[in-house]
Amino acid sequence: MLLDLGLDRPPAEARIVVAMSGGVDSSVVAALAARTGAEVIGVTLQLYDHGEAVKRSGSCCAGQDIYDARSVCDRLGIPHYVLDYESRFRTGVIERFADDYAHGRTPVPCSLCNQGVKFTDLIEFARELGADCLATGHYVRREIRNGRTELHRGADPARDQSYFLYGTTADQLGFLRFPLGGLPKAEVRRLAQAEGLEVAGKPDSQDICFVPDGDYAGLVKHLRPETAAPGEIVDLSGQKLGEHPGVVHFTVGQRRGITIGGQKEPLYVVRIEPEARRLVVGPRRALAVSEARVEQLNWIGEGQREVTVKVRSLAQAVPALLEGDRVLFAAPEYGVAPGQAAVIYDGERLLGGGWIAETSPADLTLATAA
RNA sequence: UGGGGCGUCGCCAAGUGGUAAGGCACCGGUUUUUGGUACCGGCAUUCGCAGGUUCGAAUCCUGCCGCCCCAG
Repeated sequence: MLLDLGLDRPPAEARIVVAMSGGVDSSVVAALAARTGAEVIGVTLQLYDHGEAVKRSGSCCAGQDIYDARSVCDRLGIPHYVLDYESRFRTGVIERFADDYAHGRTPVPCSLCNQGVKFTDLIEFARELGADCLATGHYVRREIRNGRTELHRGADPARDQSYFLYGTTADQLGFLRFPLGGLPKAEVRRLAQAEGLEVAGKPDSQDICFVPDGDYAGLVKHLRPETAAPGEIVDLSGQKLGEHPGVVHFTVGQRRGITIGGQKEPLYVVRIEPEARRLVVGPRRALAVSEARVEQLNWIGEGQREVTVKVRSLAQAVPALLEGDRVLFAAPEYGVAPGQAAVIYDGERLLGGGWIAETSPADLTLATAA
């Protein structure tokens, strides 16, 4: 497979920076870029350095993964830089992750990381290196249509990562390249093998990369002890049903962990009131939301108003009407959690998105709690 | 210490002679570069305890224990 990154210069004169996590995807990007004859520079961000996290398969950007990225670069005969971004990752991603829980929100750290550390700081670094572009292993497509640069979902629906990249600005998009966006994952692994990359069989990353052993609550508790303070669980009318071990363990729409039995139907977290350390729970129908207000909207579309919106990474994009900073769902949407991203599409094309700040219940007769 | 009612998995609850439904909770798995959701699977050899009747009892009988209500 021969890569065409659509650069202004012929490959032989171009300089390409590749963001390398140490995983299969970005390694393949580096290999494909190197084949074009361009000058390729691999860059890996060191984002954190927990003793345990780095041994986990599925982590990225620390310890073993940095070593893997370096090995790939050695094999490809390209230079490899490691940037120490631990400090800015801590303030830009981890601290905000903890803050969100402290405020009863449910964060999307992957989006924060992409927007900040990767697409702001790393792009700046690549530009300083005089690069023509920054290539990454994300499964999204950059398409030129009618002279416009658009961002589309990855061709492999099971791998599409556009949800986490909604914050990409037009300026960033001009500089970014996503060579894997049109490929299925299986093909990427085949390419890795064909290139003889030792990471070809490495497991996919998953979960929150900076959380050792998946215990995100443990990390948040450490940073924001108040999130581990016990409190009341109340129903929609304010009646106490039980107690919870700390708001950090819950998110809007969550069912498990409430530990209240004897009900006719399951209880879900409807609302989190961190200042009162209170959890408001109710039946599934109380989760129905008719609209959401978003903050810090990023927009790379035109004037589209009839759109589809994803309120969580694995959700279906559902029809909605865009009105300023409000998303009006065509049909009630369930489990819309403040802190998550509302990501806006026009078919396959990503138009932008924002953080969900607040939601309006679809069934007002249920929202009676004080 | 008169009368009435009840005691089935952590919770709610079916089952009144034929060999323990279901829901909630919990646990496990699947899915997944966020948290969740959803889906699939698991979860009482035993029915407050002890006897008895019966081929056979959670279901009938006796006693005891515990809880609730009414009346004193």
